Amino acid sequence: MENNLRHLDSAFHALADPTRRAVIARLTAGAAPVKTLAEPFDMGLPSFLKHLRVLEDSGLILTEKSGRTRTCRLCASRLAETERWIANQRQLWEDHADRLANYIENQMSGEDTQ
Amino acid sequence: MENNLRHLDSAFHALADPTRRAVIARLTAGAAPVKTLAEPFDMGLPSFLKHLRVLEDSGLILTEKSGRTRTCRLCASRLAETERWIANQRQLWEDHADRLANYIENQMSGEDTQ
DNA sequence: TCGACAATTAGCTAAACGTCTATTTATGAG
DNA sequence: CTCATAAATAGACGTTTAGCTAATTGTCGA
Repeated sequence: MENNLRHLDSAFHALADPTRRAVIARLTAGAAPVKTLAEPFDMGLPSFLKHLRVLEDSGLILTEKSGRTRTCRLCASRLAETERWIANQRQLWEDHADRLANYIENQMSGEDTQ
Repeated sequence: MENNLRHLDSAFHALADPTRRAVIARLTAGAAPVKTLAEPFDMGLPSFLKHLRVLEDSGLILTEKSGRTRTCRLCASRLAETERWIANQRQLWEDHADRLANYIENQMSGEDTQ
């Protein structure tokens, strides 16, 4: 198991911004250069670059510079890792809810026979 | 479909902190009062209460005050909603990757017959 | 070579965040 | 009634964030 704590901190932080989530959503349709990604947003390029940096630091995207353009692509494995943390908590919660339901059911049938 | 944007903003932001994730993890084992939840953390109660407030504002937990104790419990549906956003992006990305693979395969078999 | 263009850096500001201490409110128990 | 306890509020303080403008770097194409 990796040192997930830092990963999760930065991944969740990266996802907590609508601009950055929109970039993720755009990248599901394939890699794109910075300028194309920045186009839809009413924001200066330096500001947008900071968002990209946050995404890259979180590992949710990978970028590669070729010539004067930088191409960005999604890193599905980091996305999956983040999803898995939530899924895991939900599973734990469901297990608990199941045990609780069983316990209550047993208590009630016990009362019937008392 | 609800107004998910604000939800996602605040849910992801809430999850981007190790203390708050630890609270979520603890609550998968069942509801608990504030004092019990705060116990493991090396932090003043007012600071901890701010974390709880962030979690509650995000909808990831629900709280209810009875007498002088406030009981906190997980809200699995909001957790699920957040997970679903990530799962959805991953799905879109996989669909794209599949189409791309098919395209490449078709191109290559086309070249064979040329 | 020179100009246009993609990206980057530097540095400023306002707001939000996470922590603290001190104080206050509300309630349960003796 | 009074006191201990659970929670909450107020407010200060340093750090990080998200945006901006201005200036710079590096590369492509005519």
